[in-house]
Amino acid sequence: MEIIIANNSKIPLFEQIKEQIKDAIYAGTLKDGDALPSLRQLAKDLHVSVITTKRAYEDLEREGFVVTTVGKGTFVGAVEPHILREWQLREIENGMEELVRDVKKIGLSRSECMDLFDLYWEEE
Amino acid sequence: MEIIIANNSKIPLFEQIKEQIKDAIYAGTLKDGDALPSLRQLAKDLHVSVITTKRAYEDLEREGFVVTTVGKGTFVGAVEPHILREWQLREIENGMEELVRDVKKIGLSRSECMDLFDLYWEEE
Amino acid sequence: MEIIIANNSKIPLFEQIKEQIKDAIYAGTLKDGDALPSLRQLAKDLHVSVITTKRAYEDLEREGFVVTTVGKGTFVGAVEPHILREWQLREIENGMEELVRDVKKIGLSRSECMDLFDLYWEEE
Amino acid sequence: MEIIIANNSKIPLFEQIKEQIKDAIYAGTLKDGDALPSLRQLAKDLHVSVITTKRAYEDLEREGFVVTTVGKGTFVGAVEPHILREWQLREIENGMEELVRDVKKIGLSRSECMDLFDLYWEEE
DNA sequence: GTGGTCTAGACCACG
DNA sequence: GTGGTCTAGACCACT
Repeated sequence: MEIIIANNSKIPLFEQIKEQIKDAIYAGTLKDGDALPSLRQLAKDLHVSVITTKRAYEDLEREGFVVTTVGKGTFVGAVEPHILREWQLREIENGMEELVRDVKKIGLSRSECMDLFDLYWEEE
Repeated sequence: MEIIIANNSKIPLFEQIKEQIKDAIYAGTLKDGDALPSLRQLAKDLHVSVITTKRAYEDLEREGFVVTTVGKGTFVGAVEPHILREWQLREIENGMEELVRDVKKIGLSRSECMDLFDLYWEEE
Repeated sequence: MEIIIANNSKIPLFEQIKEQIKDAIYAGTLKDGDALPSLRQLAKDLHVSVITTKRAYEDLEREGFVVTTVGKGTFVGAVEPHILREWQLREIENGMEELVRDVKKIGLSRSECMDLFDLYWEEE
Repeated sequence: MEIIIANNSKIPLFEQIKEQIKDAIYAGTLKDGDALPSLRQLAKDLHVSVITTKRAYEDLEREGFVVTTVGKGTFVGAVEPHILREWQLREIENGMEELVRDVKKIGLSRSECMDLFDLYWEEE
C-alpha cells in the first residue's frame, strides 16, 4: 500500500489520503478485512500530523469504507460489491452530466466530443 | 444580465460571479463593448460586499475578459474569438481527461461510456 | 444562547457543545437563519480550543442542523419541521425500546413501570 | 453459558463480556457458586486477549458479582437478592429519568408516551 | 472579521 | 501497541 502526497497541491492532505485509499479499495489492492497502516505509522511515513491521518480515516469510516476499533486498528470494511459499484457509477454520472452541460454551453457537436473522448481514451 | 448567487454554496461568492459573467460572454449575451453593472450596483443587487464584486472584476480583467476604466466603468473586452475558443476547449479537455481517468479507474468500457454520454446528451 | 460545559464529564467537550446547540434548535431558542457564535468567540467563552468548537460545528453541519460559509459564519439551517420531528421521535423510540428491553430483563411489571414513569414525570 | 462478542461494535470488548455475564446472573442462568470459564479458556473461545478477559473478571469482582480464588478459578458470588434487585432498579430508574427528560425536551404528552411504551411492551 | 487546514505535542482508554 | 480527545499555536482564503 503506497500513498503519495503532494504537499504543494491545493487539495487538502487528508483528502489526498482518503482519495488514494478509496482508489485502492476500488482497484482491489485493499480488500475486505485488510488492515490499514496505523494512524501514527502513516503519519510518520507521510511526514504529516497524526490528526491529519486521523481525519482521513474518520471520514472513510463515516462513508462506510473502513471500520476502526480502538486498540486494534483500522480495517477495510465489508462494502457490498454492488453498493460499491453503485457509488462508482454515480460519481461517473455526475461527472458526465457536468461535462455534457459544459460542452453544450460552448456549442461543441456530439461527434467532436466523441473524437475528443477517444483521444484521451487511447492516450494511456 | 441576471446573476444569481447561492449564499449557501461552498463555491466562493466571487467565483460564482466570475463564472456567470464568463458564461454570458461565452453565450454571447454579453458582447464586446457592453457595459457591466457598476461595482456598487452589482454589490447592492446581490447583497454582497463591494470588495467581493471588485475581486471578481479584477480577476476577470487579469484574465482579459473585461477592461475597467476609472470613472467610466467596466466593459467587456475584445477577446479574440479564436483565443476565446481556445480557452473553452482547454476547459472541456481538462474535464474530459479527468472523466476518462475516473472511468478507467472503475473499469467501464468505451461503449458503456458512449451510452452514458448519449443518455445525458439527449436528455435536455 | 448559553452553553455550559463540564470539563470533568466523561462526555467529550465537542459532544456537549453539539448536544446543547441541538437542544436549543429543538426548543426554538435558535431558529432558522440565526447566527451561531463564531468559532473563535465560542472557543474563548468556553475556554476551549478552536479545533474543539470547529469539530462540533462540523458535525452539526454534516447532520444538517447548520450551514457554514467561509468568511461569514455559521447559521442555523432550514430543517424541515416534520423532518426534525421525525428525528426527535426516532431518538425517543430508540430509548424507549432499550428501556423496555431492560425492564423485561429484570422482570418488572407493566404497572410498576407506569408508576415509575409517573414518578419522574411529575417530579420536575 | 454462551457469550457472543461483536468485534466491530463500539462497545469495548471487556464491557461486552461483563454485560453478558451480569445478564446471565440477573436471568438466573448463572447462580451462586457456579464456575465461570477460566480466563484462558474464555479468551481462546472469544479469540480475545487474556488481558481482556482478566479485565472483565476483575471488574465483576470489584462490583461484587464474582469471587476469584487463585488456583481454583472464578465463581459467581453470593449476591444478596435484595441488593441485586436494588442495582437492577437503579439502572432502570436512571434510564427512565433520562427518557422522561428527553421526552419533555421535545414536548411529547404523557399519554403519547404511554402509547409508545405499550407499543414496545406488546411487541415482543 | 470569518471559517479551513495543519502542526507537534499531550493524556487517556483499550488490547 | 492501538485509536479518541484536546491544546495552543499557525497560515491561508474569503467577506
